[in-house]
Amino acid sequence: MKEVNNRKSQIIASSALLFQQKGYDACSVRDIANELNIEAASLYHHFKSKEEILSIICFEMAQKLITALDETNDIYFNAEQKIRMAIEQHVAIIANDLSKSAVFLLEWKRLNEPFLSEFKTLRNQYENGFKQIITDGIQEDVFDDVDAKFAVLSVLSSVNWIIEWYKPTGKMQPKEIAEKISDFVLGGLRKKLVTDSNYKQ
Amino acid sequence: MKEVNNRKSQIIASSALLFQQKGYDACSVRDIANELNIEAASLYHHFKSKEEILSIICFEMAQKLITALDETNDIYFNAEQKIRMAIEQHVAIIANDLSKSAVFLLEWKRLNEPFLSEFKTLRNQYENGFKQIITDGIQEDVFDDVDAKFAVLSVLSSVNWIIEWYKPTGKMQPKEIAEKISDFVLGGLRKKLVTDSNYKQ
DNA sequence: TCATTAACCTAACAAGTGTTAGGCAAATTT
DNA sequence: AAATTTGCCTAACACTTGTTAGGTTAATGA
Repeated sequence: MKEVNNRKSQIIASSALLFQQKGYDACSVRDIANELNIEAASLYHHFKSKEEILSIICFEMAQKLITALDETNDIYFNAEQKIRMAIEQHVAIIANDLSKSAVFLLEWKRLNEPFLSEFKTLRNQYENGFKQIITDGIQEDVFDDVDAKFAVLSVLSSVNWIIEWYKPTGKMQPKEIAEKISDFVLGGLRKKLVTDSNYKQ
Repeated sequence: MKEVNNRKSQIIASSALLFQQKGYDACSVRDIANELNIEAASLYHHFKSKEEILSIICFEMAQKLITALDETNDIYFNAEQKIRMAIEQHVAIIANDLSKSAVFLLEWKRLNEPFLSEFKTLRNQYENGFKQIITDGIQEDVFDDVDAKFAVLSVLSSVNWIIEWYKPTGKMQPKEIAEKISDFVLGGLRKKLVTDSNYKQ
């Protein structure tokens, strides 16, 4: 019933931007306050610590990704379709909020316990979901017999890397980016025929 | 003629380890000094700032990678061989010093000008070298007509990601890791025959 | 109208930051 | 034997850090 607390999300958005730009540790609560034209102490009316802001950003993004992956698993049955859809969703979520994504991907390490362990659990949950799709694909003989762990890491590192170069004003839109990445990684995943001219032994 | 300054490299090694563990900003010069059982001020006999230590680590790694890529380009002629060799070298260099590599890959953002621009230049140089190999491969019709920029980012993000999970004590050794990654990305790169059963138009 | 809540303020805190100045002792070089 | 270099020290600096206590003001709800 509780509607979106606007001031809170404003602070979180500004924090995410600054955490992305300067890094969590190099960004002071006074930096954040300054961005919002308030005093540093005023932030503590909304949050009980700087780390809480970081944790909210990290867990919010993690939750979004996990939810999207669950939905994908519910809708599609074919492993290739699942991978395509999962990548598309992942790219869309990241492209939708680059700052928060960058914080989620890079600054989560600054979390302390118990946040840290909890975050790692969610992260593993998501990675395992991805891995499962690939494992299924191999089982169904749709994918080549690649090392599933490797494949997941390659796929995820590729899609996550877009935070380093994606610009919303650029020519390439999320959907197109996702397609290109899918094409590329599916090339590495798909069952290859031995008659393929360049196929090595 | 100047031999390796041992104390200096000790300090750099300790710094790299701590920068990796805590992050550059969260790691104080007193943390570094403590690790070496000396006082913080003593570090300034060897370096003129904390940032100098960071820059040495970043540039040393960048230089190693660039040199290795140059050598690869000198030795091999075939695009596929080049990619395989480049990946192998890259993985070997990273695996050889995980701490410095992690700092090189993640903490370079904390550099200030003029270091920052200089670093970015080296980074682009390396990426372009990689990209050139792929472009050549496409031209020679060895590789599929993929987006070279995308391919490079996928390849490099995959190999760089190993700093997150590689353990020297683990079963998989650098050479094997490089092979697996090569197999995977070359699957995405190789020219595919249209007779390939799963090939989607 | 009164009470409550939301949003902010000033002032201060203890602790930690990178860095400098100047000095001392041992090892190395001349 | 003298001079220099190397490696470290103590002490201090000006500044920044996250956070707390306690108070004010305006909006909201009863």
